[in-house]
Amino acid sequence: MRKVTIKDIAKQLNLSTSTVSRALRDSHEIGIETKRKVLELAEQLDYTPDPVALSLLNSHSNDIGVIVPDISNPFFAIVIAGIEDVAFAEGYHVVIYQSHDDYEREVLNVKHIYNRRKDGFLVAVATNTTDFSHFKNLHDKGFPIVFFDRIYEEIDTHKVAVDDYEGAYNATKHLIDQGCQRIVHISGPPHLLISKRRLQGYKTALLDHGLPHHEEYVWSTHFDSQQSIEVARELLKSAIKPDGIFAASDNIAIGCHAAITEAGLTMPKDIALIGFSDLPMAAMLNPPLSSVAQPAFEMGRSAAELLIKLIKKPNENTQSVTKTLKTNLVIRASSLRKR
Amino acid sequence: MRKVTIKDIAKQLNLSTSTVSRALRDSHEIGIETKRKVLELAEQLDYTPDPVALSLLNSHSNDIGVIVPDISNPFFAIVIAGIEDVAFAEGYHVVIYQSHDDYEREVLNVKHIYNRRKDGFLVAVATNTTDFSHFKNLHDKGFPIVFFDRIYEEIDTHKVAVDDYEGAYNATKHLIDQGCQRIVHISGPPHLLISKRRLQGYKTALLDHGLPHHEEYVWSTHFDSQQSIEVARELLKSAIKPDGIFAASDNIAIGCHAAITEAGLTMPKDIALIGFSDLPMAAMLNPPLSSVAQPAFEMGRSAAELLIKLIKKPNENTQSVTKTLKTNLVIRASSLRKR
DNA sequence: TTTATTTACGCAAACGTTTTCGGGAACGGT
DNA sequence: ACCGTTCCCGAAAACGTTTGCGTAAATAAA
Repeated sequence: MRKVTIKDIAKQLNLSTSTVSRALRDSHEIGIETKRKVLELAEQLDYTPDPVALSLLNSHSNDIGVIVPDISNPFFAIVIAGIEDVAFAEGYHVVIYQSHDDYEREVLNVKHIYNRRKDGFLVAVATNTTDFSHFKNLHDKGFPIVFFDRIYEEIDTHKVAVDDYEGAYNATKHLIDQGCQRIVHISGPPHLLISKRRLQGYKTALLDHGLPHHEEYVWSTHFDSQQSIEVARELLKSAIKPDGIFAASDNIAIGCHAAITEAGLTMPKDIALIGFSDLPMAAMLNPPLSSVAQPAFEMGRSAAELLIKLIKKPNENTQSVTKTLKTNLVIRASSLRKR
Repeated sequence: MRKVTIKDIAKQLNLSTSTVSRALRDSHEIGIETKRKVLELAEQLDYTPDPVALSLLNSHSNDIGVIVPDISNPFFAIVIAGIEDVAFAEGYHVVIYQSHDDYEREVLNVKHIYNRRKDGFLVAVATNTTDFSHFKNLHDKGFPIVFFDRIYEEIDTHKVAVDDYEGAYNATKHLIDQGCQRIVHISGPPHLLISKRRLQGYKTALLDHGLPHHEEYVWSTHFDSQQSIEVARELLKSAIKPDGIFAASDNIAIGCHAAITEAGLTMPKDIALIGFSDLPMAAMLNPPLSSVAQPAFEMGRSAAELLIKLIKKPNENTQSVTKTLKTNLVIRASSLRKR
């Protein structure tokens, strides 16, 4: 049972494929009666144009790609939901790629996207990517790319991120307001731009409020709770004895949360804890986790809108825009000492 | 800067495209010297065959699809990781589709998969799908399909699931062993096969151990923590006063966990709680959550292996197999009263 | 009636490959 | 010198679609 093609319709109606094609696209140079017959038969045979043939012909696919490190990270899952929201409405299908934070996989993903004639892609770059030529080459050819969250600044295209600096500043200030004196920051991978900016917000907040900044107060781990619980255990065993922790992500915060509980300490009395992103999970913890909320869904929407604009009119508005979204401090029991 | 094609190579070498094509595939009917020149130039020009053209020609794409309700559910994210693991090794690329538990979206996804000439797909069906003809039609055409987790029994193809009945039985028995008398089951959407089987395991365990089964002890909700926290609040306000809860998923259990804490009750003393799946999150809660572990990664691997077998040799082994994976009871503080 | 214009359709090329068929040249055997 | 192989390679069709161009018939303008 093969798929029905335009040829089948042509044959049955004693027409040429060109006529059928034109009739289906409602061309003015086709007789009204012929059109009717074609449309009718197409309907009856449940004809749908072959997207692969169209791809070959037009060099596009109506697919857009999105590369994220890991879909199991709820933050990215929500961003993708936002992307799908606008892409779907615009008639695009979004194809999800995981880099698993691995450079090689990311390169493979980019090649797949290009070879399969996707119309463009959105990407949050992998942790260990240091060579960006796979992006640069495509961008130089005019291929539409939008960076989000984990952005790379050196390529002149649209970017969407949150104000990491401000979010981190506010989180740290909040901890200071709660009377914390020894505030530790557990950062993500150090070379990531978002890590740097959050670290900077943390440092500046300390200095602005007359607290000293010790290098030993800055720890670092990956963005997942499995690994961060180990780091948190180390931290609690160390001589630092923090009374406040600002974690660079909710997953890291969740690891801290577990380690603190495990150590028999209580939040917020012994340690005030705050995370970053405000994942749905945060409110479910015991005690509920404070966090810097990121508009993840909105980030996805914005990024997709920019990409689609880039695809549809590549020539106008050649100015690339960098959209910075605002964060929102959500205070819950894990950090709230005073009222 | 167009992509380099076989024609470009042919032109530069004064050869026909057929010769170049054959040279690249190392055909024996091409002169050794010609081969060398072609390979060399192809290397130099960084030639890669166009997958779209190949798709059109061969009616396949080396892509396999996977349809899940929601990638933000860590269970599915892990299954997908398992799928990618074997698919990648076999040279397939996996394209992820989300149905968002919506029938219409699922139908659209299936169409996309078929139209784009994917080689086959794996699917965990959407909650509100009651009409399965979009699967049936394709299966009748010989299109490779494998069901996993949320399977549909009426179609004669490979299926991979866990022993839900046994897992539920063991969880319930464990609660009974801990001295629980009023054990409530919070089920997923009732018409889902996995919901039915888990419910059945729960019931049978009660009866086998001389506990009465009350219909009012069975509650139901969606498979996400947002909605289940509401249900759990209702439950705790009701007259039932459960001393044990078996939740049909970890997400549901997490909702219960939050609601129980919120109500000022403690686990496992007031209520012993156990979930299903043993998501990474379970161990991070306070107190840590007991759960029936599912081999999610292995489920993905098995399903992918079966699908690829189906794709590569559609004719041999026409017997469809149903693979049932074993669960594993993981007991943590949320349910452990005795030692 | 002749000429110009419109109407309605078909032919063929193009997108990038693979593959069937065929054929010229060189070579071996008689 | 002739025939049968073997070795290399090219022409063309096929996958499904769109579109520029050509053209016959019908209609309008002269």
